[in-house]
Amino acid sequence: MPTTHTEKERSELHRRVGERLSEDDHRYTTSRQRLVDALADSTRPLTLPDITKIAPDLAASSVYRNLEMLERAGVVRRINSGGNHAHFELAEPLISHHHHLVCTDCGGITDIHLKDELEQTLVEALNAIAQTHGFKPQDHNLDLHGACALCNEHKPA
Amino acid sequence: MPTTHTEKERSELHRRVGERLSEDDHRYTTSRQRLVDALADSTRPLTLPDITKIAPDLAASSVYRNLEMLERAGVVRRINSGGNHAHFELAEPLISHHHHLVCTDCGGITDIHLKDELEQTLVEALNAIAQTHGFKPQDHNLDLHGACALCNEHKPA
DNA sequence: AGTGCTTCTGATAATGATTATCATTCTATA
DNA sequence: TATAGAATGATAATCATTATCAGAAGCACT
Repeated sequence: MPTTHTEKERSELHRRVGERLSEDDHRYTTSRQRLVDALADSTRPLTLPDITKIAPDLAASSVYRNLEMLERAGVVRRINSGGNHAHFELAEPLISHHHHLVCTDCGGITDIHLKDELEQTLVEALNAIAQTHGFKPQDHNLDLHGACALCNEHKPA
Repeated sequence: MPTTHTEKERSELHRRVGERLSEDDHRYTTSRQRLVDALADSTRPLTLPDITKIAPDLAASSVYRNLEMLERAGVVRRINSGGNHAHFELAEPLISHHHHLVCTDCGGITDIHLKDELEQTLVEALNAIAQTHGFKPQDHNLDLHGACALCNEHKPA
């Protein structure tokens, strides 16, 4: 469980999510907790098939419905970086800010972190640009596209 | 025609694309030239409906097929950042490197540019990170998500 | 300007991830 | 423990994108 390590952190996570949901009159059911656990247990964003593999008894339709609800509640972030399936991860206030290595071959995603100083410079620059466009910034998204180590091996050409 | 301004630049663009396609035994047909023109005429990435509006006589199936072929040829870049439709723009060697403002409300995309110095710092940092993962970097992708000026007006809440 | 060969095109059907529907089951609270 | 609001799972519907296929160009060579 890389993103949230200790048991204390995990239950704190659930407490926060539960609180958030109850504000919208949503219940933090076992299915939803398991969904959040699956996302928290992973170092990388998961697809629907990933989730089904982890929790085969959860109905796909329910998983999609719950992911959508959790996204609206600001608990989950959806990532559409190509591939057949969308990827899902816990949203920013719940996990640390990071970026992604996206494999253009297999569609896999790996989390990466920028140095704080660079990150901050970047955010300031983006906000300045946004302002000149009358654009109200929410968050940003930085992907490095390329070939992951595994795909490099398979296709040494 | 913002991205490629003068007639000279435009014909140079077509020359380059045509050359690229002939390397793969593909013809640079009128339909394909019109596709490239549509993309070059726009300041922002276009969706299939956008293209259909510009050139209503091009069959959707052909447009998709040609966009896919042009993408494989390195002429077009596909962007999957949300919204129902994928967005398409000319690929990097043909237009200047830039990033995007993505409206989470209407799905619209606007091109933005980072200062050269910051851009370079960013690229170096990303390459360094990639190396530690055995990841072979190709290009990167930076989006600022938020609400565009138009959507801010419509929803002043 | 005709033949053969390959590539393009457009219409249409197929695919497949995601969403909507709906009847049923659960849960919190009275 | 009755009830009203939510949640679930099975299923069907949606809809952007892809695949298919028959006919139309385009090119090379004669």
